[in-house]
Amino acid sequence: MADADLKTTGNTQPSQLQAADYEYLATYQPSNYERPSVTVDIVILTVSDQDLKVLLVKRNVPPYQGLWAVPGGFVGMQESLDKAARRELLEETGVANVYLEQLYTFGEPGRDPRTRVITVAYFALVEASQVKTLRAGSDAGEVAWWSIYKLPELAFDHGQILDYTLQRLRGKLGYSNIAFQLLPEKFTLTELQRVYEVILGEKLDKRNFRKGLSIRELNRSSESSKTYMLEELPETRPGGNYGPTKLFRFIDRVERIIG
Amino acid sequence: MADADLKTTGNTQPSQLQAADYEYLATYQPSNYERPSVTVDIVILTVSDQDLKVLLVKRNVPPYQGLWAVPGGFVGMQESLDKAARRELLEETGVANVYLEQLYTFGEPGRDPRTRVITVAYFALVEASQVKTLRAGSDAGEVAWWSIYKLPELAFDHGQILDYTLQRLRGKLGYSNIAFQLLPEKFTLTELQRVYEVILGEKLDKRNFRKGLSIRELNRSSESSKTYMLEELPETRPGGNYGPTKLFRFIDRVERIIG
DNA sequence: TAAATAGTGTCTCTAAGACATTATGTG
DNA sequence: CACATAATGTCTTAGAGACACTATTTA
Repeated sequence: MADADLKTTGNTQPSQLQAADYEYLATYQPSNYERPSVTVDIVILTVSDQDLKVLLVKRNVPPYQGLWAVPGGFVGMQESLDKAARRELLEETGVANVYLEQLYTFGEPGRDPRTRVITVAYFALVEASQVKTLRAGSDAGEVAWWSIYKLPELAFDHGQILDYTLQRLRGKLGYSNIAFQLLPEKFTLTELQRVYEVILGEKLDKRNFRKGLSIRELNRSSESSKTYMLEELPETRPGGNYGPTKLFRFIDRVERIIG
Repeated sequence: MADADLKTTGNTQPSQLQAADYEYLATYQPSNYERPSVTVDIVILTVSDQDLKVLLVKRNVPPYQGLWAVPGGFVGMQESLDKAARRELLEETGVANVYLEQLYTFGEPGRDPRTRVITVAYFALVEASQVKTLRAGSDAGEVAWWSIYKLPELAFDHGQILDYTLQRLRGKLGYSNIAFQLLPEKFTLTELQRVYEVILGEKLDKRNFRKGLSIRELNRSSESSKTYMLEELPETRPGGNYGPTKLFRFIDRVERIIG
């Protein structure tokens, strides 16, 4: 299980099948009951231009032709859900090794007018500069980043999927380090604050925001027992119309390399 | 969407299909690609005997014959996921109108040795006294409540599903009123505290626990502006080996009647 | 020298956690 | 009268939020 949010402790798959199972399986034939189609849809988010953006594709085939949709595709018969999500993500954006989390499974009959389609929705957080190319799938025309606060008309129940994504993301901001998935390796505290602000949709107080961060400062006599979230770097970034700004690094980036 | 945790604000299904869509749909034939089976599994939890219990069924057919499993079943082609979950819940326990929440979707190839099965896991919180009869499905023998802390050997990846359920439940205890789903209409503060304790797996301090509750007390001069969580009732329950104890009621039980 | 942004500390209020005694009813 | 449980308040500490000025650079 590669999902970032799913940390199990004990109990995994039982060690072995039993003798009776092997006899049974040798003669098992899948029944011919009608089955739904299963897809994954990926809400790909990034922060750029001081806004929270989502990658959408414009449908060039019915249904909902001309409307925008979250990229997605069918789950292969030998492919895990996480793998399918990563494959779609790679196909659309060319990025791998980014934060990916299963969001929710949407399965109302009628959500796709063609046939029964159950979709397992994921969301991915990518750093804007990692995305090299945007490629449209076969049933899509344009691909573009849209502000999640100013969306076009969306196909299927994708509006609901985006609503829920934002809800989940806001919730996790408070008790996780998820924001770092949207930043490059080195960043300023102002950039970090911007990420929080565009996700929460509100301005934050600069001093209070910085108080909440636990920072290992440079030249601070090494009391290395404490566990810090951020590390001050010796480098600075030349300012634009003002002075140089300190750069920081997230200390524990393990969450980034998942799946 | 009937899920308790999914509150969407704006964006729903687009108002109407377009003319082109109707033309397309008139000629649409579902493809014959192989499809996975989709099931729902329901983790049914209750608190009794000062323990957190989960309803399990003993499999009397392969695979994993003789092991215990979370009840579940196939999703009907015209049935929403939530409906399928409620149907299974009703079949096993005879209860309806209880708290139900989608947990996670498990879809590793090989999690079911027969064929590809993707399962949408739900969890339900039921009050012990509501459950009248326990009925086993066709592929199950016994049905029983097990302590989630002392489980038998489990079939499929159901150990993982239970791990994740407990993780989610513990998380939600902190920021929601979910515990009330496990209690009858009227209860004592000690009973409420027991629910928290068996879910968290630790003893809590009685005075601190009660401080955290916002209670509308009897005979407290009506400052009705505030919004309370609990209401003190004029009734008391005769004590066992001790004095009578005050009864309380959860004020906003709307969450109970979902789906 | 005006405009833009970086960087920094204090005070107040609230929430969380540690902690012990008295009262009541039953056997 | 021994036992089991109900009910109740204070103190300390930590975190959240409100709030304003100085320094630096460029145009």
